[in-house]
Amino acid sequence: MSIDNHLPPLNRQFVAHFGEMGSKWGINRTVGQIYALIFISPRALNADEIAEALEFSRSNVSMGLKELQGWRLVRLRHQSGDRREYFEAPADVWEIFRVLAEERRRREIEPTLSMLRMALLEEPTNDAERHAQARMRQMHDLIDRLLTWFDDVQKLSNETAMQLMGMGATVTKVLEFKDRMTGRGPAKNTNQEP
Amino acid sequence: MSIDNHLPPLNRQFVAHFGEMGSKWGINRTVGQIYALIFISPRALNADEIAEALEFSRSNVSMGLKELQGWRLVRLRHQSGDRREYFEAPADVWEIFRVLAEERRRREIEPTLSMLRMALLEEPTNDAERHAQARMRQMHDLIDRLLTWFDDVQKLSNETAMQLMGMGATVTKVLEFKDRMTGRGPAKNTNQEP
DNA sequence: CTGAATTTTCAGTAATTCCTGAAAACTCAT
DNA sequence: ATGAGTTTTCAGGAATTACTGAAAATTCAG
Repeated sequence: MSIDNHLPPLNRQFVAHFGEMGSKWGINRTVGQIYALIFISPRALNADEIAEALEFSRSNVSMGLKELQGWRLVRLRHQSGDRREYFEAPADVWEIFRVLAEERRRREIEPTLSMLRMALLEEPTNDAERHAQARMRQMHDLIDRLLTWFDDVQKLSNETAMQLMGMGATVTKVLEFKDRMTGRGPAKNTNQEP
Repeated sequence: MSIDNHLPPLNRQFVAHFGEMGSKWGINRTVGQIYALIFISPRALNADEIAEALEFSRSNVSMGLKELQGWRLVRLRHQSGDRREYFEAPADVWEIFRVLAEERRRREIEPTLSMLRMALLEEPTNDAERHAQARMRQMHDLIDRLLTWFDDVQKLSNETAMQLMGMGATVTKVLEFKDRMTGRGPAKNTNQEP
């Protein structure tokens, strides 16, 4: 049971931690461990290696890898001369973060934003609905602003990293970004309850 | 079963959505619904009102409120002349976001950061450990930088919101922040694998 | 103090989620 | 085409998490 003894202590500890945190992250224990194992591995791993290292059933590993692919956290790679599928995590941790943020946004934020947009189109029929709608508008505008802001930061980060522009343009962008973040920018809807 | 019919449709829909999203957010269905109900309510609610509106058992509501208090998402308020405890959500959605971000950081990020720090102090004894440690260092530095960055944004936001300084100081801060964000700043440890 | 009002605890059950082994499906070299 | 190698599916059981009612604990007015 638990982590296999072929893994050296340091690796074992890391994998175990990801297992424990798994539930808090919204993935389950085994998926967390599979990801951790792949993340610290110096080379791509196949499902059998993972199943053996973690002592999970082969089918559990298969499902876990499916989920990690759904999250775009592991990528499939074929080794020449081997029919098995090998999995690896991107080497660049910033890319990992970016993908994770995108996926969380898509799964955990966008649905709520859609629901709020729908609800804001309704005509309230009494005070309870009127107040509820006002609160929903506040929530909607906050989320909307945070998403825009995050987009800007990402864009800014990319541009800067690419070192493609002079400082002047950057300062302008940074300040636009700051305005939007602090609520002075062209937000879509800031009506308050009447 | 499900949501009570006293709630108007708009409110009902919002509460139901939070219930469904609950699992994705790392809280459970009933806790999500309780929070949603409190969030859109024009006044503080007591546990009995919540239990009746959502048709949960009184004890379930009690546990849910306990959890929401643990997250600092609802605050307790006493109405004069009433012994019961009333709960409300802050009116300012930015404050809600701030608290949520803090709590998630404390619960979902800090433990991993500690684990990584510990692991980085160990002396690797073979190549597998050496490579694992290098990956952990990348992850540690990324998280560390993101946290610093988030702190800066928050500080910046507060300062700006308070409108306490002239533009010059802000630009300086924004640029320092940008440098840190994009990795040119005094980050704590950026060693790569030898 | 007393006891009514209120909240909390907790053991038991219900519901959900996770994991496995066996079988089916797929893939590709021959 | 065949079949060995590999991955996926899925029904059932195991484990975990959520929810309830009853009882205990707490609070406070009188």
